[in-house]
Amino acid sequence: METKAAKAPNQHAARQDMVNQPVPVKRTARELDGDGDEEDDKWRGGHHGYMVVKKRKLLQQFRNEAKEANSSSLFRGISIHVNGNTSPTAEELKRLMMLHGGTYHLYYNTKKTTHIIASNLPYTKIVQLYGKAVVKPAWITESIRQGCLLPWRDFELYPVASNNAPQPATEKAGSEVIALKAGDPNYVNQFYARSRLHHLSMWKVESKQLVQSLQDTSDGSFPGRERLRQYYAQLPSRPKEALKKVIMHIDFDCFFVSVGLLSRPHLRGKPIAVCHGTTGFKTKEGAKEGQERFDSKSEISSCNYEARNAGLKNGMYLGSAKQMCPDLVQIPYEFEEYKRISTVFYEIVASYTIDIEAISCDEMLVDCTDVLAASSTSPVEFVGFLRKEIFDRTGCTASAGLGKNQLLARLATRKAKPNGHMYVSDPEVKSFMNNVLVKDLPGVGYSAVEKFDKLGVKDCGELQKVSLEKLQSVFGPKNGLKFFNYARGTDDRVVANDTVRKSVSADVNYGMRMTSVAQFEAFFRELSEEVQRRLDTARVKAHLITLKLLVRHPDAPFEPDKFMGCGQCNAVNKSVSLIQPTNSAEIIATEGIALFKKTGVDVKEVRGIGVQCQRLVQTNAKGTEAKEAPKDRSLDKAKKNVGKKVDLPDEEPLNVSDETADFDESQTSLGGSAMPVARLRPPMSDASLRKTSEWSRKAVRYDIQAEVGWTRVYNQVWENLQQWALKVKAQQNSGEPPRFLEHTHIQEALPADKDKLNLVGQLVAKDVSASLPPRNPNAATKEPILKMKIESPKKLPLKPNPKARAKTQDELDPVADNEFQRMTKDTEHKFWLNYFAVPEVPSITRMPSSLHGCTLVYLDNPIVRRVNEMGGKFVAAKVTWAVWHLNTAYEDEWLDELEGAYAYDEEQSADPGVANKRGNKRMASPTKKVHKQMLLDLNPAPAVPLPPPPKTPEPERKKTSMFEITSPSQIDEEVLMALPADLRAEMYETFIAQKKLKAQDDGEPGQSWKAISVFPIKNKVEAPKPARNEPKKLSQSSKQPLVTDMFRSRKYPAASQEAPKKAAKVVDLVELNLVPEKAAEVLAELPLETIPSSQQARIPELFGSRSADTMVKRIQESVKSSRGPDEALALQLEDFCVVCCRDKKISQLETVVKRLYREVDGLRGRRRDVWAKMYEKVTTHFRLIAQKYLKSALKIPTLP
DNA sequence: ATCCTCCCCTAC
DNA sequence: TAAGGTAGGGGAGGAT
Ligand SMILES: Nc1ccn([C@H]2C[C@H](O)[C@@H](COP(=O)(O)OP(=O)(O)OP(=O)(O)O)O2)c(=O)n1
Ligand SMILES: [Mg+2]
Repeated sequence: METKAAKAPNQHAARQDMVNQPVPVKRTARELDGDGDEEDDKWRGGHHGYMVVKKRKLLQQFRNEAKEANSSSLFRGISIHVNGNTSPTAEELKRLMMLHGGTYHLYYNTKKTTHIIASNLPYTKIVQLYGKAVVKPAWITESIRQGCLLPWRDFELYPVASNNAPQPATEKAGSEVIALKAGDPNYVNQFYARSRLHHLSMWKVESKQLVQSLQDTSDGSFPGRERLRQYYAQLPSRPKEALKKVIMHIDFDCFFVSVGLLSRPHLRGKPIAVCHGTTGFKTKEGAKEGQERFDSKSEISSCNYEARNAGLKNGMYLGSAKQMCPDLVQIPYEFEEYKRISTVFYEIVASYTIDIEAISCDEMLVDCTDVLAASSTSPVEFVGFLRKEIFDRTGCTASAGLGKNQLLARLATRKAKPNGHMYVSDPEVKSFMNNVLVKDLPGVGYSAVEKFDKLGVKDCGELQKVSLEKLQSVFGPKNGLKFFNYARGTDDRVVANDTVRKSVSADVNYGMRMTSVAQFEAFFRELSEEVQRRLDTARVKAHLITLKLLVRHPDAPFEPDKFMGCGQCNAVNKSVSLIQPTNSAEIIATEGIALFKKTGVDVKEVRGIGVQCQRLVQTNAKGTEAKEAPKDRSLDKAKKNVGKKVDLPDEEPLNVSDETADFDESQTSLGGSAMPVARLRPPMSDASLRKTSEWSRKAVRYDIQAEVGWTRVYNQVWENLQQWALKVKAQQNSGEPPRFLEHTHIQEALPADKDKLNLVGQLVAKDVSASLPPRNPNAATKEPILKMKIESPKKLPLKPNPKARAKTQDELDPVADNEFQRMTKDTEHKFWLNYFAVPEVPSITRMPSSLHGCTLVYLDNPIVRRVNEMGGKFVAAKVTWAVWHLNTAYEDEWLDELEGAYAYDEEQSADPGVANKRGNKRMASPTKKVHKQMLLDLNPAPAVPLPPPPKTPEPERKKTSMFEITSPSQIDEEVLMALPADLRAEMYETFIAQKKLKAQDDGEPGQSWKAISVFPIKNKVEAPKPARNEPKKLSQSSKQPLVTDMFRSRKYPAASQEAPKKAAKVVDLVELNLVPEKAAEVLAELPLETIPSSQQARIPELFGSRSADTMVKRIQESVKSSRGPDEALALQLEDFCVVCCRDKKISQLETVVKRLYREVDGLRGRRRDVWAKMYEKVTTHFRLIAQKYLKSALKIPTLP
């Protein structure tokens, strides 16, 4: 019957099994042993364990009740589960089942429940229960009435053939489909239960574990070896082979199909494919006419060799497979059976040797050297014997390849298939390899094939002619070498099964259609629980949690061709580092959800969600294993440096107290006792701190306070230095020869005014707990708060004057001498290229790590020197960064430096983005060159005339939309379609251009927006879809774009003519993220505008309050309170506008303005008047700001 | 030179 | 309809 599966009368042939023998179709050995669920549930953990117990209890209860009833055996062997309201009621049906020998399941059990009784099902359930026996209650009542078991097919609720299940045609039903995917409380498990790739991955791990345990428990006896030896010993004399290394690769032929055929022997010889979608052979419309259907996007997991003859491949879509092979017979998955056969397979091989590396459920590598020696057999003899045993015991054929290494073994297997084996002996290697195609080499996939094509290399013979250098330049050092060796049949990998797990993850990239954040959260909790189970199974906890999102590619259609598939996507990943490793679903969920909110991704656009756990530590039951600490960061180095200045006693630092306690002066080195205050950093075990970043933040605060203490020490050192210098002067005056030949720097270093000697730490201490000032309190004064000049020690270090007399005992002053040496030591300019600043602005730079923890006096590094040489004014320095003013007079020189710093090999850096196998392009990663351009862009081009600002008169806008486009997906489809095509195209382009720009702009080191990459879909046989939209430039249509003018400005806004020449680059503000107080101080020093937007997000203390979200909240609060509009809010709004305009974050501004508009518009009476006035004022300012920064008019609606 | 982080690629 | 998961190798580019 299966041959005709595709034809109309038997279209659900695959369900025939079910007709005669409802679920469960097959009893596996495990099931027969007992409760088939048990193992799963043990594995799944507590909650499920509970469910099992509960299910069993209910069953027991049911049986007890049944005993009492007056029973018939009408429903023997039938187990029902009632879904939803029925008539008669579930209770009544239960009673009827009891009476007539059936079983009633309160919970649906996939394996044991044979029929589901329902009168009505939501669409979601229909999809879930697709292919299951869903029957109307009348089946029960009628059967009882007629006294015999009627065929349940006659009572099927939604017979597949007639296709009369409710279709989600209406919008309402459509929303139910969406709810299914995200909202179904069991979606994760539902999905995994059906996912072949999930099973494959799990089985791989389990196979590895099986091998591991076989290795661990092996007593060195191998029953198979003896049989093998005896079998061949009785044969007539055979040529003896020299002992040498032999590796075998063995792999079942079309595994899933072979297993599937065990119970379908009549199908042998026909083209078969294993895949989902039992009714995928007909279109809905075509069902009646019995037309073939060729557009199924169900993936073929495995197809047999008959099917492969027609050109089919594993992984192909069913639809296209049917086109190539119309006779294809489709059989369903039988996951448990695959697993069972796999285990037998491993056990068989393990009876010969345990030198096994598990590759997958149907595939392994075996080092045969020992078996062959022990059994005195040749490779071919062994493999023949083994393959026969495998076939005898599993009923499936496996093919094998043997050779002196893994590569040859693998390649030989491919040649040997199906149902064969092949041994590549050493002399044959050369000729064997010459004919191997490069695409057949392991590790060569879509991308490598592209590269080989470019090289014009097809087979290994040609590959051998390519030089190692060339290969390495194309594939990288390791892969280049690998392919170089592979071409010659060389491979030095050894068979090894044991590896340490480095990550644990769970992804679902199918069926994700969510409409609310709540749905996301619900789903993510489920996923987190799954991950917890996996972590627990692996006995690990993780320090690093990563949220992996697939977001619909802006160019991709909302719904891809593949039903509920993810389509083309961008990958967005974000991670948190946790101080304590965790396995808690709760924590993972909380952090993951927080990460999701941080990404700002629209839930509706999410097509895939994953959680990955890394930096694992073992949680051995036995183990009080030393746990791996989170990564040491610069702070710890800073602390080390601090410790170096003055020897810290070994005891704990003094004055360990709470965070806010003031620094105790009496404890400082020179004020009171010998040592400065230092507080313990918060212990990593502090339960109130979860994220590493939180800990760092706190630790830095402590460090700063410690540094305040150190300041005193340094001051004293400085005093000493002065004294020492004075002595030198006195000495000079006395006519004695100077101690050093060069000493002018000492004289200049003597500050006329000791007050100038100040340290950031002192300032910071004042404000440690003060909140951020909303505006710069020092904005009026141009003077830096701190000034210090340190003369460059020139190029040459000081040389001791040989003529100088030795120091007297009195003059010996080790501390001062040390510091003097330190200050005058010549240092190479080796950090220079990495750290730079742009003229005329206070600039912040990160100090080399060697200087972390050092305070001002010690900043004798090339950067500081350079700054001073250039006439810059040193402003301040703190743990890891420094601030200074630079002089524009040196602009050219600075630019040269920049050029030099970024001299870059054009050839190499050209990264136009790489097309992946789906025809998508990934963005070129921002290179140094791009970075440099960004920097140069910051420098205002001298007299390049700006384009005249566009005319301001607003065209009449329709409807309530104030800012027309934020995303094409947000536009009402109808409205969109009503627009002229070219206008639509233009809008789309603009939007995409903006997106891309934003994606580049937002590059945060360490954060995932940096790379917008296209989700790699595995190599499809199908040709990649034609590129949907070429990245062609905007249509030059003279038509007025619908998009607002704000979107026109793509460039960094040039400063207006009258503004002073100003530009800034914050090279690395990462430390600011850790030091809110510092941020405040820097804010006071730096005009807000000088901090690039790309950095702002990293300083939430500074800019967080200016995020659109916060602004919206403030607006709401303010409007809600009975007070009138306050000045502070207006100022904040203006600041916000400045930042938004400057950073092209117009959509943020849009959000805020929209909210303000709506809030104000919602008011009535006097309050409305007051607020309307404020609205008008603020928006007027907005327009002015936009005019200044964007050179373009901002269209903001006025209140009616 | 060697590390680290964030990806891409590959295999089943 | 359809169930496009998962772990590890390694490259690019930056920091040390
Ligand atoms: N894209 C793929 C590739 C494989 N598999 C599953 C089904 C296969 O039966 C099993 C083993 O994979 P193989 O690569 O070994 O392929 P087969 O065993 O099917 O064929 P053969 O080994 O004969 O080439 O993994 C899958 O689901 N999807
Ligand atoms: Mg196979």
